[in-house]
Amino acid sequence: MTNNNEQQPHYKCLDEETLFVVSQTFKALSDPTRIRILNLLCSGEHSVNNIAETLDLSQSTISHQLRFLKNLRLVKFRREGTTLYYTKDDDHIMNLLQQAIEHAAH
Amino acid sequence: MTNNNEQQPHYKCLDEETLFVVSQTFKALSDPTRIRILNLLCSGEHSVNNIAETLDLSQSTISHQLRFLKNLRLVKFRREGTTLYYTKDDDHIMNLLQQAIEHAAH
DNA sequence: TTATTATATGAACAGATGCTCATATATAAA
DNA sequence: TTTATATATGAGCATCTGTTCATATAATAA
Repeated sequence: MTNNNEQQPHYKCLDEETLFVVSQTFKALSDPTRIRILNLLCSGEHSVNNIAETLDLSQSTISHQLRFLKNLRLVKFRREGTTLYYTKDDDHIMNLLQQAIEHAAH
Repeated sequence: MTNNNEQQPHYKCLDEETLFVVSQTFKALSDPTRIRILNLLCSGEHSVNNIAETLDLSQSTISHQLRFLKNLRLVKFRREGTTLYYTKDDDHIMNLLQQAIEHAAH
């Protein structure tokens, strides 16, 4: 499983845009509230109020953070009446998050 | 390679410590300067001044950020006279970074 | 010792961040 | 229309963050 071969690829300078996208992506994953939201959305779709109740946080806080995550296209939603059901929208980034969670849990 | 099967595992609440470690880890990867430093260190060991010159940043800025990264055990160093050579110290997190970089570069 | 080179560190400051509060908007029901 | 429910949004504020500047420390050479 583990590869201990030393690989030292040549240094490749990161262009401005890549740097921006990568830093923004990790910034999204660097806040406990957003991590909890994304982790919850890994179990399926949830309404805003459902997320707020499950995580014991205010509706406003959740709504603000969902906007943040939606702008980065990490989540999306569908409407049903007045209720918005949010789901994850980037399996690759969600996979990074789960990797980090498993890594942190030793 | 890609698995499109819908997997909706049961929601597992994250404990305080895991949440802290994960958020701190991603915070380390959320700053352009730290990303550039870590990406450079993927190509092997570099002295503080070498990093500063390569990335066109001040010695103080690099030193501050290296301390940050060292506290999180993402980098380590060896001494040779007055020169400190820094290298990466967490292949798993470095792998996450490279995944994100490749993902961002489409 | 003194001088030089390499790195670390603390203070200060501007800018970013995340929460709360109050309020606005949107959909649906009565 | 009015009312109720669900969500979004802007302002304000306390805290955090990343850089710069000046200076301190450490190892080495003269």
